[in-house]
Amino acid sequence: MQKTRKKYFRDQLMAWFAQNHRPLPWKGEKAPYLVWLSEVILQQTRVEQGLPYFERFRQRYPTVQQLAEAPEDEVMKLWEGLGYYSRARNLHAAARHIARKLGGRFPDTYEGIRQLKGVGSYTAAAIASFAFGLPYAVVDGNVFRVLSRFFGMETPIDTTAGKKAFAELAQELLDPAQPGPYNQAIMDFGATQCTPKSPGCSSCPLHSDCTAYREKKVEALPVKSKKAQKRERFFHYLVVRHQGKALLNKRTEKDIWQNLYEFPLLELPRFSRHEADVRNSELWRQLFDGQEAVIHRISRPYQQQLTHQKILASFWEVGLPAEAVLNSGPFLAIDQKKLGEFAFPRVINRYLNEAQLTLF
DNA sequence: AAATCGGGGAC
DNA sequence: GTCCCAGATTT
Repeated sequence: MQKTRKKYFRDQLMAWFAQNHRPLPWKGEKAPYLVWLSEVILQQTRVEQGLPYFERFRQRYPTVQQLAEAPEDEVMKLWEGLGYYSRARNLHAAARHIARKLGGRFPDTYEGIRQLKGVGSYTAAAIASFAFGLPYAVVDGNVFRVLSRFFGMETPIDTTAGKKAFAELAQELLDPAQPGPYNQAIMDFGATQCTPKSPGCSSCPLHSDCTAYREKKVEALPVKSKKAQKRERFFHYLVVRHQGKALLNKRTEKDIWQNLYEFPLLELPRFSRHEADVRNSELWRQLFDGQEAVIHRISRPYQQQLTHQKILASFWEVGLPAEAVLNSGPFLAIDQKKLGEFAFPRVINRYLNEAQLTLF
């Protein structure tokens, strides 16, 4: 590849950036903690979706020390609804590591930053360049798209070889004199000009030398080799309320929604609305053990799409005679009024919002 | 190398 | 419905 083409790409990109950058709260931010916070929130997350969460976290935890001191349930509650909850767990763990083991000093080298839980090559490069001005090129979804198109690279981006090739090219293109602005530029360009669907090629200042544009392959790039498979799961939640209390379970297994809360869950191989399927379960026996429990209502089915799973959930509202003694077993019996303090998956919050008027 | 981890918005 | 987003971690 000729040097001139790379120089052309870099120069045109920076010229575009001078006219088009999006003003965002973390732009030009130099405090490593806030750069880190914004980057973790934005992993696999659109700017518009992450922005309110960034403001919330920045307000609640202005410093890494304050984040480190927060209870984990509180951090999870603040993250509620954003998805990929391991990000919140890792963010919190890393904050405690910085506060306790690093004396509150944020690491200031790429390798040091990369060691933090939840920080991979992208996030380490972003923090290194934005907060410390270090010459590391970011490679995110935008960069894959922009480079694959402009340079006509058909290597699948979801392979080891593909990731390596794009990372090397990105690093060669980086302007070492201004790594931060360059990284901002290529991501802004990908997000607003060189978009996945119907990109603005006609008004693009780089189209005259863009391989994909010349060969009419823009919509076909980047190439991905794998496609996600989905499995269906059928959740039957027992909404048990008794004497002002409700039962909750904390999800601790290696599964979706780790460290979020839910009602006692009966997962079945298929979706059921038959009382017998629920009454004959081990969970039912464990909870009520021969007592006269009444199923007051079965909610409508609630569906939730995840990347690799489709969840179908129903909520079985169960009551006991006033004098009955509830055997909570491994579950938490919490005040119904405090339900709002716990972090739930979206599918449960959707149910709670609809049932709220009649139930809680 | 492949699988898995959410939720939402654009189409 | 499909795609994909300022990706990382586990197996």
